[in-house]
Amino acid sequence: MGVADRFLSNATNKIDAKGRVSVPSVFRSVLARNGTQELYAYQDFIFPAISMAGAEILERFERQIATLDPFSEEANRMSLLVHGGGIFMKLDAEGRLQIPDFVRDFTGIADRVTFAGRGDHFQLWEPAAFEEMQARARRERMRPA
Amino acid sequence: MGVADRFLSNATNKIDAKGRVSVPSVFRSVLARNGTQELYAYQDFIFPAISMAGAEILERFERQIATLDPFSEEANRMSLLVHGGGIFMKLDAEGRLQIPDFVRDFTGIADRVTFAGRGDHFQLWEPAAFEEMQARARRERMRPA
DNA sequence: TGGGCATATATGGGCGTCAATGGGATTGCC
DNA sequence: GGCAATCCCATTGACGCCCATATATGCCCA
Repeated sequence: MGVADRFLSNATNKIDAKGRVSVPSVFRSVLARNGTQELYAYQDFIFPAISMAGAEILERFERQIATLDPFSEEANRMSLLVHGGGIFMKLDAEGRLQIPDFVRDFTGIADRVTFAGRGDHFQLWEPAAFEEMQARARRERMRPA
Repeated sequence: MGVADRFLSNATNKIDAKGRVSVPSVFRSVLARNGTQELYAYQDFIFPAISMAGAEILERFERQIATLDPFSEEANRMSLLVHGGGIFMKLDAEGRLQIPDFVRDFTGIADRVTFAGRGDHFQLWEPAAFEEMQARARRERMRPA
């Protein structure tokens, strides 16, 4: 993976009257370079954010689930999140995406979206929540484990 | 690493009307010698300064993250800082870089930037903050821990 | 050693291109 | 038929790319 092939930095864009937001062009470039057509979106396991990536990440999750006892609670929980909580999305010709209600509900996003790079994927945050979480991460970073 | 291959000394340059600053040529020489094309910038973990270096440092961070459980809070916090809070920047033909808003917010930089060498990387400071921090470092240098 | 010239550095600004956004028109679906 | 999603086009502001200029720096030679 080249250096420019990861999702890096963050940017905040406006949701228009029709419920669309532009995905930052830096991120769109990465998607194009990876040949990603369809985006898989799911509720993040840790943060109040929506994570997005190409479909390969879904396959990764499925492999992980496959390593578990299929009748275990763990496997069921995981599948519920990954399959039940995930959705495919695609960009329009201008590189925008529609923000569905479940995204607003889960993240608190209202009229602006912060796109945050996470290396192999990126996330959609409510701007203030992102700020706050980042500040907290900085504070807690060096705590003893 | 030869002696001339590290970032040494400091210099203060002006931000122009378009929000650009020249990177001191001593630093640009080091970058050229190391073959660094793309710069990775992140909010320093200790000081109110932006640290910049080649992409190796990002890879170092990522290796560190990779040692953690990918679903742990620790790993996610770290990635939020390293990926979400970092950015690739590149110099224009004249060796200048654009100062984005997050740099101003984090450092207090307004119209002038102090570039401070730190050996394997360099930093962007608000001039007065740098002075003060350096004075303090000098005072406290030999204090018992 | 000092003056003067050559060059590089820091800075300023024009201009074209692209990204982000807004909005009309058309299509598909309930 | 009405609502919403999609397609298409327009606008504006930011950014990248280019060239210009002044000042500082080093260099050469007397």
